Amino acid sequence: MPISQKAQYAVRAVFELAKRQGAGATKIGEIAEAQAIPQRFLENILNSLKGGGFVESVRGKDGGYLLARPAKELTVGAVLRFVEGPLAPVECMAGNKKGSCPMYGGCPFLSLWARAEKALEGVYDSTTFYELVAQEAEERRKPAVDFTI
Amino acid sequence: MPISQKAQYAVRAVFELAKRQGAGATKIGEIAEAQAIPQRFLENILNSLKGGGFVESVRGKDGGYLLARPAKELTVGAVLRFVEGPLAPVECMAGNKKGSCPMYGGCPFLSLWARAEKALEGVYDSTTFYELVAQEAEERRKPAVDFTI
DNA sequence: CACTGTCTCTACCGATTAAATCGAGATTAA
DNA sequence: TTAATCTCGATTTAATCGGTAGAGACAGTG
Repeated sequence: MPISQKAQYAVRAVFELAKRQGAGATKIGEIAEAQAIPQRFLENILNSLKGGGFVESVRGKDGGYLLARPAKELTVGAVLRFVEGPLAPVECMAGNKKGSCPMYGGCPFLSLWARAEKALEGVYDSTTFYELVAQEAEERRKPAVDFTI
Repeated sequence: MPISQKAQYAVRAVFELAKRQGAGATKIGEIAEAQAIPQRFLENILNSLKGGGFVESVRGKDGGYLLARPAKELTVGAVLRFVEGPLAPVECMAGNKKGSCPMYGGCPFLSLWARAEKALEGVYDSTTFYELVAQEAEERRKPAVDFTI
């Protein structure tokens, strides 16, 4: 049920680029190190993100990656959807394979899944990378909050 | 990212038992047929649910399964958690493997994941099987709503 | 008791997916 | 030309998912 490692790497990479926006291209290696992502794997991910219009690349020496859009216009939801597909909590809600469910037509859970999806979307689509960067800068000023129970 | 098939089978099975609560034990075969679940697989699931205290079993002839508690006290969230583990959107939030994350201590996404988890919990923990059964009965009276886009 | 229908338990299997790696190539700056 | 960098597809490896199998335990019936 959780978000895949790959998707987390993707958002972390975009986050890192957001932090460095305006400072020229960032090499894959730097992103990999800063965010603790296997470099070879990150190559694939960034390349795919480029196809999605999230990042741009510069080749050759002094090359690297840049955010393709202002961080204020980039939501976590958009990135997650791009790498993971719909934010649907169950397969049968995922558009492409509707009708695959034997319960289709009278599924008593449909509206529940729909509510869950809306709840998730509400969180992810309302969070921009700009906010995340700002929030991190803020938290660096103050003592970290411990979320342990 | 979606909820596993197994977990969906589990909630469907519990739902079926909720519908039949008060009518004696229901055989695995009947549940399997009513909810379109592979019977052999359902055996495992129900047995596991028994261990979790969600259902009770009666062996021998005229045996079967019963809901262990009133449907009003059984939430979808409780069942999902039992079969799938924590409702956490990412591994590193899942209690058991905290500290496995290389970002631990200063992860800029922690509060985001926490909000996502809360949102999901809000939906799943507030929905009881009693409501689902009632809702289905209601919808059977009226024409089905088509969620297709 | 023997029989039958039911749940119980543990192991197993095949396919798919996730995560990561690799290698050879293309591009650019110096 | 050389070195640094992205590009792209293929490959590997390991885990997980969905499902199956079979022997056994238990309870009621005649």
